[in-house]
Amino acid sequence: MITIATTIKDVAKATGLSIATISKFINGGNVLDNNKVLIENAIKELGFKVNEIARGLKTNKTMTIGVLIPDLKNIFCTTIVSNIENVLIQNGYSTIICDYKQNSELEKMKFDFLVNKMVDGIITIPYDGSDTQGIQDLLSKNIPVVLIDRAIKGVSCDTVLVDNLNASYDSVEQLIVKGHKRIGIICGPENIFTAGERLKGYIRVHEDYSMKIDDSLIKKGDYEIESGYSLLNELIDSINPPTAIFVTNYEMTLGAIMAVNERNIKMPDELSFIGFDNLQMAKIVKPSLSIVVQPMELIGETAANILLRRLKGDMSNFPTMFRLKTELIIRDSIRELAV
Amino acid sequence: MITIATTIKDVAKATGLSIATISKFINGGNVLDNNKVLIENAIKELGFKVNEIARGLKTNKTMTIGVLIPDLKNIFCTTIVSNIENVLIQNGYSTIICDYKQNSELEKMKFDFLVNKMVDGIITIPYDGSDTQGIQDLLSKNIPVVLIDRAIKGVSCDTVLVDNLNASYDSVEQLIVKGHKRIGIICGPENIFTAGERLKGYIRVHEDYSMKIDDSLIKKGDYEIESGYSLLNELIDSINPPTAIFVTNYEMTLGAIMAVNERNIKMPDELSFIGFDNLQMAKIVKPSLSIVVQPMELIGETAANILLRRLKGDMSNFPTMFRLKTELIIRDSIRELAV
DNA sequence: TATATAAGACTAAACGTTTCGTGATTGTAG
DNA sequence: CTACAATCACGAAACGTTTAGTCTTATATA
Repeated sequence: MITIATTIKDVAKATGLSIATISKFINGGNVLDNNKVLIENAIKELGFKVNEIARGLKTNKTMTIGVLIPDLKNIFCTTIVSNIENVLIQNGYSTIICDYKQNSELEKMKFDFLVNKMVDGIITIPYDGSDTQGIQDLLSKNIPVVLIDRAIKGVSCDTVLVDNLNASYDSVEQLIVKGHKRIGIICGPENIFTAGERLKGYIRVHEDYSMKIDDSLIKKGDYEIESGYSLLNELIDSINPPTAIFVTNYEMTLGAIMAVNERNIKMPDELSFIGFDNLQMAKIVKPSLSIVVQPMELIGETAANILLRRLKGDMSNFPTMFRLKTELIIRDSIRELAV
Repeated sequence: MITIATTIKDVAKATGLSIATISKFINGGNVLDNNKVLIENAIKELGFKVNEIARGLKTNKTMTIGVLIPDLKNIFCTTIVSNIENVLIQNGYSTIICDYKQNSELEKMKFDFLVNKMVDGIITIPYDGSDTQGIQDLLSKNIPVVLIDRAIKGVSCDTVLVDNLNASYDSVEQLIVKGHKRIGIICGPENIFTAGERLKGYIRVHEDYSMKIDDSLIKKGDYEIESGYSLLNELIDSINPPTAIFVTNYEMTLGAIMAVNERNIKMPDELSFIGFDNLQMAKIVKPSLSIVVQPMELIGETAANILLRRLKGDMSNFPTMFRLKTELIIRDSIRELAV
C-alpha cells in the first residue's frame, strides 16, 4: 500500500499552470478567474492538501503553540487548556499539550522539547519559576511566552493570574465576620507563587482585624490530596484546634474532606470550611461546600488572546499582567458563631 | 532582534567537515573519533539543534501522535491521555492533543486537522463511530489508528476498551445479591458504544436471575452532569421508585449525587447507590460511594504500546482488541435488604 | 609491493513549499 | 498607434535536512 501524497506539483501538472501560481492561489493571491476554477477543481479531484511541514520549513512558522502545564490530571489545568485551545484553533493554530508532572526537571525537558518542535509560542503554568533561562531565551528570539497562574520574578513576560491575595483575604474575612477566632489554613509549598500570595492574604486579614497569628494554625502542604488529608488531621489533633479552616487548592480540599468524613466531623457545627477551585465537587459534598472559584474560562481565553496579539507582532504594553478576580461562593459549610 | 538559527551547515563550516558527515553523526552513524569530538564541540559551541521541520520534510515522519478525545475537562479522558503521553514521549514521540467537545462535526474537523498536521498516528476516543471514513483512509495509507473506550462497527482497527458488560453485570448483581428487587439504571445515550454495553449487562443479569425488567427503571441520559441530576429525580419521583441505583459514568454520578444531597435522601438507608469512574470523588461523598473503577493507566499504556508496535511496522494480530477488566469497589453506599 | 577491502567523507539531489525577480499579456491614456 | 502601467504567470532559488552513490584513504592480504 503506497501513499501517493498529492503535491502542489501535481496540481500544477493537472492544470497546466506553474507551481508558483498554485501556491499563490492557495495563499489567497490573485489569479485569473478561469484559472481559479481550474485549480479549485484539480485540488478537489486530486484531494490535494498543503503539506504543513514543507510550508513550515519555508515560512519558519509551524502554526503550533506549545502548552505546558503541571499535570494533565488536574481539572484546573485542563479546563484552562481547553479554553486556550478553543481560541487558538479558531485562529488557525494547533496546540501541543505537555505536562511535567509537578517535576522541575521534567518541566525543563518538556519546555526544550516544545522549543525543539519549533512552536510559534508557548503558554505555560510554570512550576516554581526556577527555569527562567528557557523563557528568556525564547523571548529574546521574539517567540512569545505567556505565563499563567504564577508570575516569575525577574522575567518580563505577559502573565495571566488571579488575585490570590484578596481571594484568600476575602475568604478568611468571611470566617472572621462569622465570629471565628481560630482559623486554620492549609497552604501550598513555599516555592509556589500562588501559595505565597494566598498565605499573605491570610496574614493580612489577621493584621487588619488585629488578630494574633498562631503559627500552629498555618500548615504547609504540597498541593496534593495526601497532604490535605494529613494536615487537616494535624490541625484537628492539635492542642488548640481551629473552629474554621481554609484550604487553598482543589486537591488538598479533596484530601481534607476525606479526613473530615473519616473522622465524622460535623460540618459546619464542629468545623467551618472553605475550599478551593472545583464547583462540582463543592456541590456533592454534604453539606455543600463554600468555595473560592477561579475564572478558568477567562484565564484561558485571556492567555490565548494576549499570545495571539504577540504573534501578530503587537508588542504594545509588553509585558502585561492580567489580574483576574476570583469569586467566593458561600454555601452551607460555614457556621456563624455566637459572639 | 534577529534569530540566528544555527544549522547543520554552520556546524559543517565550523568543523571543516561536510554536511553529510554532520548529518550522519547526528543520526548515530560512524565518524572518526577525532571528528566526533570536533562535531560535538561545535554543536555545543553553536548551540545547534536539529530542525525537526526540515527533518520531517525529508523523512516523512513528524514523530508526532495525534490524540483526539471527547473532552479535555473530563478527568477520565485526561488521565488516559496523561498515560499515553508518558509512554510516547519515552519513545521520542510528541503528542498533539485535541478535544471535540462531544460534537460529531467538531470531531471530524479535528481529525482532519490532525491528519493535516501529518501526525504519524492517531489515538482517539471516538464519539459515536459515525465517522469511519477518516479512519479508514488513514489506515489504508498505513498510518496507524488506535481506538479507545469505544469500538466502531465495521472498522478494522486496534481497540482498547474495558469489559463494560460485565462491569455493569457485576455491579447490578451485587445489588441483587444484597436483596434489591427494583434497581434503577441511568445509562448513557444509545449511540454511544459503552452505554449500549453497560445497559446490556444490566439486562443480562436480570435475565440470569429471572427478574422482570421494568422499563420505567431504565433512564437514558447524555453522560453529562445535568442528566444525572434530573434522571435521579425522575426515578425517585416515579410511582414505584427503585431501592437501588446504578449510574454508568462519572459526570452523571456527580449529578445524581447532587440530587441525592438536595433531596436529603439518606444513603444507603433510603437508597443504595453504585457510581462510576472517579475514585477520589467516591471518597469525599458521604457515605463513601461504591463505584466501578476503570484501569485508566493501563488503558493509556496499552493504547500507546500497540500504536508504537504498529509504527514500527509490526502488524501482527491486526486488528487486536484489548478488553481490560474493571474493578468494583464496594463501600458504604449499599444497604443489605432483609429478604 | 601490489591488490582487495573496508571505513569514512563527500557531492549532489531530493523532500514540498514560498517568494523574488522577471516576462508576458492586457488595458488605458495620450 | 505608441507608451506605459497594471495584472497575472513563470522560472529558479531557497528553507534545513537525509541519503544514494562516489571518491579517498587506510588497512589487511597475498
